Amino acid sequence: MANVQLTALDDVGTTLLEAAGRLLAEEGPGALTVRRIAGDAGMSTMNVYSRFGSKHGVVEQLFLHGFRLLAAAMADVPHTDDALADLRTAGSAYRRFALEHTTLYSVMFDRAVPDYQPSDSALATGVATLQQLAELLERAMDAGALRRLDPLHAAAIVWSTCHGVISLEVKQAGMPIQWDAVYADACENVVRGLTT
Amino acid sequence: MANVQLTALDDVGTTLLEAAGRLLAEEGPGALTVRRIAGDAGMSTMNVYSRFGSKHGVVEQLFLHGFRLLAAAMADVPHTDDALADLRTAGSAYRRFALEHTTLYSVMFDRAVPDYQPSDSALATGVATLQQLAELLERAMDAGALRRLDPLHAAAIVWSTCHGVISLEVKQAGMPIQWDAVYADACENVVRGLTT
DNA sequence: AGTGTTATAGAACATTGTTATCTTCCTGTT
DNA sequence: AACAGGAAGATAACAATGTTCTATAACACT
Repeated sequence: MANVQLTALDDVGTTLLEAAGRLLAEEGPGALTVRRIAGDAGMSTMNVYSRFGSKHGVVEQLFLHGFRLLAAAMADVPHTDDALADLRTAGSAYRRFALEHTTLYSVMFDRAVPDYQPSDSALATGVATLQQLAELLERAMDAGALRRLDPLHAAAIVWSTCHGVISLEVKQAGMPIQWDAVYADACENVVRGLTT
Repeated sequence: MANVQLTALDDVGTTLLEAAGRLLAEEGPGALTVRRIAGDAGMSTMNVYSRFGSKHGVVEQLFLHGFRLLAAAMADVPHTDDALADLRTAGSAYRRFALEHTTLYSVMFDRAVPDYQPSDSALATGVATLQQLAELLERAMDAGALRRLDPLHAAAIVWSTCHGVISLEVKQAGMPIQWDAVYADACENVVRGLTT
């Protein structure tokens, strides 16, 4: 458990992670077993333990990978003069990310893998993403587009709203709801709420 | 699997359900094993299968029980002349329910029990609760307090917002966020968004 | 009373995460 | 070149899980 090398992964490690990611995306968290990960990667289960210490170690790497992807998606949002438009673009990007990686998203936010709880450092990565959003909002405040508020507080409001719609959309599928429109309206409510 | 009697439960069934509920509430979904449920109830595992067909059957009963509790909490919200105040009261009641029954709440909305997916009829119960909220909103529209909208659509917006805050609050615990205030602001945003 | 059905307990089975054992191969020294 | 030492990995073993099987006990009905 101590000398598990997490930063620099060799081929074996990346192959395992790719297999785990594919498994999670295509068959869901239930298919994410150590034997299947190793089997799909063409090696024995021991590699999982030598590389990642445990199954949780693999899941944590997926968790972190998810936040890296999300951060990249948010970083891709352009910075124009219209801060509110940028905010809306970020909202769309967030939803696109969630719907393109639904199972990964639920690992990140809904604890979809039983008994896995992100470590403190992994949670810190999540906070960093929240702060990324907070900076976007602070810029909008500086530009006078949003009313002045604690940026982290505002970010929590925005994030919660976006997450709420997506979470229900994904999980309570089959409801007679137009989730596109719900998301758009919910985002609009937030923007309006943060302006006046 | 066929003749599983779910409507009228005998003493054995209720004892099992109580044990399962206690287990879920006090030790979380990870402790919810068939052996522990039966053991805590002082009987053998077979009773779980004769009464509920499977572990999922037990979880589904907890799921339904949760929605009954939630529906009762929502039904307790008084109907005054001030429809908006009623709506805010409902929002507080919803959050109180979620925080008082966090693990049950995550079974209902976050699939906290691995591989459990509510049946169609169980999902219908969830939709019924949503419709309960939709009626509250429609009354507010009739009273002129909210602008006219598809009530189910409006209910989805409200629900998503409330759920989003609670979901992040419960799961990403330890963040430097004042969730009380975030919830209040998010609710206020929704109310404002639905009025103008 | 006796018989057939049901209910229950306890053992057995497949699958999970994890650990231990044993083989294998590579590296470094004489 | 030959051999020891150690690291790596495959296989098997272990504990715990959901589920099923089996045998026994209890009950209902004629």
